[in-house]
Amino acid sequence: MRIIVADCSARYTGRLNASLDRAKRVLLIKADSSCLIFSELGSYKPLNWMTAPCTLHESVPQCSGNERAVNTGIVEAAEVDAADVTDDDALDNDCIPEKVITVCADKSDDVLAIDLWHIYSDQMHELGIDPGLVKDGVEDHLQHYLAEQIDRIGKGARLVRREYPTAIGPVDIMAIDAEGNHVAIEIKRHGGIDGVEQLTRYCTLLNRDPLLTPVRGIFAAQTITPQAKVLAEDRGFHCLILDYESMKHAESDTLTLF
Amino acid sequence: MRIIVADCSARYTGRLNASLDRAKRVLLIKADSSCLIFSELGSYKPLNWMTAPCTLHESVPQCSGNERAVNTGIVEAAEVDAADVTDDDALDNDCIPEKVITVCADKSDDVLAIDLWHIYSDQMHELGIDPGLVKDGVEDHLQHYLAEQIDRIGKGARLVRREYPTAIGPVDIMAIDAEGNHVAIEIKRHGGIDGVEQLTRYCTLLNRDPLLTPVRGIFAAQTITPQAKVLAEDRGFHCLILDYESMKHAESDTLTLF
DNA sequence: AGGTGTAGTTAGCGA
DNA sequence: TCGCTAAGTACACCT
Repeated sequence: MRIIVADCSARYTGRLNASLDRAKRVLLIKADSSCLIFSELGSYKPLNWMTAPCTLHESVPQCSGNERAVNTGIVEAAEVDAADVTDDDALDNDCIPEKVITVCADKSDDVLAIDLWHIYSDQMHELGIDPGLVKDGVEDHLQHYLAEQIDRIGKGARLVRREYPTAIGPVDIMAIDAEGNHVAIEIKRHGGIDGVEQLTRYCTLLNRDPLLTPVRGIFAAQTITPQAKVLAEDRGFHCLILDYESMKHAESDTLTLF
Repeated sequence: MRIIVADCSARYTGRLNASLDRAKRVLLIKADSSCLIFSELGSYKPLNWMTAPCTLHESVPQCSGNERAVNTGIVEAAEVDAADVTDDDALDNDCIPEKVITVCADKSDDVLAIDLWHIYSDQMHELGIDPGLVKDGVEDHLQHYLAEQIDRIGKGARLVRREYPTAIGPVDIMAIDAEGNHVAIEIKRHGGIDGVEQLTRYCTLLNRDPLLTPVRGIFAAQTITPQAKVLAEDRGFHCLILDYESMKHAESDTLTLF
């Protein structure tokens, strides 16, 4: 990982054009040449970036009639005090960048071009291989718990299967209620209109199958937006609020029974 | 912006739990205390992070019976060679972190806890205010061009207006075809099923208005997924592939006429 | 502040 | 690889 702090300007051309006026920013260049430009603003998303696979080209524009000693290499785990390089000609600093970095996407004609006007720091650190992120507790868990505690949709309900396959994608949970009718359940952490649309598509399709119909729909989520609730109930779906903690504890209770 | 390179481990607890085993990584801490953890892996998304508003707490765990001089402050634009700090007790390095950074979300109980086992570099750079990103040329341009070149949907078509307002949101473009019937156009850069659903909602609503009905739907995009095409045509919508370059040039031609 | 739609989305999974 | 779905999505816009 190469870390550069510099006054820079940048232009991205690709699916859109996005440009950054000159300002002091942080650049991260990863081992695969992918490149991120950060400011103090915003969340984790960089202002501009290039994703791998890409090719990086770096050059030092020459100011005619004013040869200077410029750092062309990368200093390993040590800072470059670039001030000495440019202090000799403050005016030049505004017409010729100290370095130009161009990153081109390998599989498209996207280009990120960065002018480095003044480099405050440029360091390289070998990070090595990362063991990666271990996640625990997303929508999958809601699905897992509800599948185990299927009678939360009604007494006497039985689980058919999780990720019940259909031609247009898997239904989160398919169950059969006490009356023997099929129930398709769409699970969301936060239920919005799109989730209702999804459930609608599944139910419409499933109800064309004479072996399954009638298939009821249940829209289950930790929270459901008011609009989504109205839409769901307007389409005859039951809305079920899932209490993650309660479901988690219920599972613990189940486990202690064995 | 504070930039730390360190062997670290981290745990996030919030909407999910996500943990990182010990490895050498890059940490960015912004002026608002938001915090990003990067490895060489992945795209621009950090492995772990905390978004503002949040509060950062930093501490130096004390090894009982082994007082050491530890850097508690931040060094301005200069590196800390932390090796000297821990070299005296390599064993200790594995049981007590050199520093512990805890970042708590202000508006929830989300916590990102980072143990720094070995700090390679810790520098602070004042970036100042960023002029921000200037974007140019997204879906808005497609809408702009198609509105100007509305006969791309059929000879004799007339534009009613862009962003035609309805109770459930604006229709991208409303037009009237050569036969005098209304046409609702949904524009996407990449057309998927959700876009068809959106167009369906608009057309269903618009067709309830006796002054407008019949309203045809056109699904216009640079690319359309096969499933979306099937769904759109099944619902009686015409699919229109938009050629951005062609539309752009057509506009240039139009401009030269004046 | 909350809902809705877009994103140069990114990331993961299954066909 | 394509296509779909979730994401600690982020971000802009609008009510």
